[in-house]
Amino acid sequence: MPTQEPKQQRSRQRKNDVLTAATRVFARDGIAKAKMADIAKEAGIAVSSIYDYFPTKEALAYEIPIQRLAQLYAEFEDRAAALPTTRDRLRLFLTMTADHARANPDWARLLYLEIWPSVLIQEARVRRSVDDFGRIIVAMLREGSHRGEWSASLDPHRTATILMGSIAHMLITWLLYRRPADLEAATGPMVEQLMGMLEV
Amino acid sequence: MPTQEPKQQRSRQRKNDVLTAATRVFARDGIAKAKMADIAKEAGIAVSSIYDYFPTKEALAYEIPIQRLAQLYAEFEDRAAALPTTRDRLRLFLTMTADHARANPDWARLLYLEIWPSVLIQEARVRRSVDDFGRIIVAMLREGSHRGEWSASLDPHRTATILMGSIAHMLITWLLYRRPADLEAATGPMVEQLMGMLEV
DNA sequence: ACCAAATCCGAATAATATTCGCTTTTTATC
DNA sequence: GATAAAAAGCGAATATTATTCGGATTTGGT
Repeated sequence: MPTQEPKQQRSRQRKNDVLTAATRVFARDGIAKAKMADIAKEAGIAVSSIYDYFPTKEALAYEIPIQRLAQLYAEFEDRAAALPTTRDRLRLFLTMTADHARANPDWARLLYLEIWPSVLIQEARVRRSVDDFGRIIVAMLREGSHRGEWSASLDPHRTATILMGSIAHMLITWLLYRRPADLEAATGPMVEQLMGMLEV
Repeated sequence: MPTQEPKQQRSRQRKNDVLTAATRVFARDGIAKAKMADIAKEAGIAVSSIYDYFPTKEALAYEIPIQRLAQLYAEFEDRAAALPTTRDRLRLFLTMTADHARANPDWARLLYLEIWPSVLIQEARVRRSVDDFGRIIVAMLREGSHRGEWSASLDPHRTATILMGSIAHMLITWLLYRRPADLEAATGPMVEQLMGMLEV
């Protein structure tokens, strides 16, 4: 039985243990192939105990990106507040997205290779997390047009598709093939080339 | 037991029936959730007969994009031969990719939402099919630089990432949300905006 | 028409997610 | 600090499905 609010201290800890173990196992084997038994072993608890926290294997998998994406968005809001132009904020968002994936490759594998593409998922919360990504970019594109930082004739949805798709594809390629070998070094030029598209 | 070459006439037909049924079921339920029983029923044969043609459920799933991608590439080569500039050929490739997905949404769901992102897959043939997509674009970008159709300083891999990622993301959004509502109408402007990036 | 190979199928088998019922631990209350 | 209710934990069923097996049926070549 999944609980809404953890009642015991122990619970919060265990739930986290399970999420950590699950991230590793899912990233290694993929959601479909991953075995609950492996996750339980890695978390050091009984298989059936996992079901005290998550109703199904999928729900467990989907919980993972939700938390970190929220954390990424929050951190972005924090750092963006100090930046003067929309252009700077947009640049920051794209860069942070790439850095976040590089720093958490297991999590990124799960998100970009398994969950993001198939948001078929009914799970409204995952869907929301992912959609927020687009909303944040579209909002910045509109703001920049409005402030005259780039042409007002730029279609924000189309442009957002290009920005998100390009970054996501770069990350997918890196996750699958580790190319470019130095993702950190490659992110800057990629972002610059994309920002170049916004010139008036 | 999967056969290399179909020995009986009936076999080819049945194999096709299975692939057609599987495409529908996989697109509807996703590979992981799809049941072999559903595919068998839809194809009008016994479950165990599927295994006479495909060794596993995954192998069956992966066979689907391989065939049509090959067909797409072949058709592109045909039509590209008549075009004078690399720019035209590149434009054609991107447009054909989008049109092909629009015309075969079940197939596209399978490819873009399930298979493409997780080419983790050992299946060398699927991987090759998908990688070819990138190779074709990179080759054209190089050719265009060489012919002076756009700046030689453009990094072909980075630019290919942008082109592929943008188109793929547009298709994913369409497959998931049917937005843009009129994909055919949206493809032209998207391709033009991307081609605009290639200006010297 | 007949034989060997290919195809086909129903009935096991096996792997795993999920559920169940009971035990142990925690927390709140006195 | 003793105790009872609630929460958390677990091993052993259960259920669902992919996959395998053995033998019956059909096909294609002669």
